[in-house]
Amino acid sequence: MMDTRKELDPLRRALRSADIRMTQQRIEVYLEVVRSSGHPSVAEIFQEIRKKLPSITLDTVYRTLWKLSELGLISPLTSSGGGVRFDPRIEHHHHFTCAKCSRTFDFHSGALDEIPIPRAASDLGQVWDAHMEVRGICSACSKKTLTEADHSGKTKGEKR
Amino acid sequence: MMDTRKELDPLRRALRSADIRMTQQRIEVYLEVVRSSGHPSVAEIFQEIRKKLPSITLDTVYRTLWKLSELGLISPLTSSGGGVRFDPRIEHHHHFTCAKCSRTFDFHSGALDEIPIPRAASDLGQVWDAHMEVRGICSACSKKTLTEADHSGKTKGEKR
DNA sequence: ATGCATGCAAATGCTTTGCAGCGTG
DNA sequence: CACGCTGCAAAGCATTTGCATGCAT
Repeated sequence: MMDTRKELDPLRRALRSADIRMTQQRIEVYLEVVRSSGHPSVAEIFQEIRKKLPSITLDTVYRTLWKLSELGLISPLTSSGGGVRFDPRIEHHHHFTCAKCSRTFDFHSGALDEIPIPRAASDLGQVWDAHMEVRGICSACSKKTLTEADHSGKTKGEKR
Repeated sequence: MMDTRKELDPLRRALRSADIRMTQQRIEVYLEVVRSSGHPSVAEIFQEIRKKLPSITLDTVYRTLWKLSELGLISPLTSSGGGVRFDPRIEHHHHFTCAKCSRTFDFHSGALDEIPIPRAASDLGQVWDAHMEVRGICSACSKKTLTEADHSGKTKGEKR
């Protein structure tokens, strides 16, 4: 079963150089994450792929996701909040993570993309990529806190 | 029970401004993470605190860690690899995470520390802090791969 | 006093693992 | 044709939740 879509070239290259087989499942998992706009959870990826490949199981999805991560094709997202999420890693982008609701938003910055990798980092190993990770409180949570303060006079946390 | 150690000032300030009580448990969890050198797991934190406060339970440690995260005193680490880990967030430092063994190493860089937060990020919410996240293969894993290649002619993965 | 926070214990998910059969290279 | 990969099912942990009691304010 030979899939020749150009879209699969990065996957093909990575699998070949690691001497790993190219299966239908790996193709679909790869496409699902790479095409995704947000940061899909494992369950979301699983459900979506099932439409194309009904026989696939959750454990295969996990195995595949970690494998693709090891190969550098995708990357697990900054944690917290019920289960891993994955990032397509298609192009340079950075993250803003809310300390209250723990959602992660992407943002772009030409200035950041130009920054060279510090020597201190490359001394630790072979560098594949780098991005900035910003923490704070997202707009939605800021508003919510203010609103609650109006009602009760107190600041309350969210569900996590 | 009033603890007046200066070391606790940041905790005291944060709890007070959020109108949250200062308990023995919160003090110990805070100290344990802030004093830690590496990136302690929840289990490690728990076991350590038990020495000082034998009655504490794991669920309290979890609740406390998330609370301290919401307050910005500590932060959950970039995911992957059996359970959350926490970072003291004491001073500016950056992360190198290995895609194979998923360990995270700290590094410092004056150049990176001086970079201003991009507008694109501050537009998303209130920014507390930022750091660079580098991904790649750590030296140990690089060597391991080479060694295995010598023996078998193949590249093999690690446990995760 | 007045609730918020903790302990306790059980429930809930998320993630992994062992194995036999299937499909890729 | 051999061996890696998947599907299946069950085990293993990490993390959370409901409640009654204790403690900080």
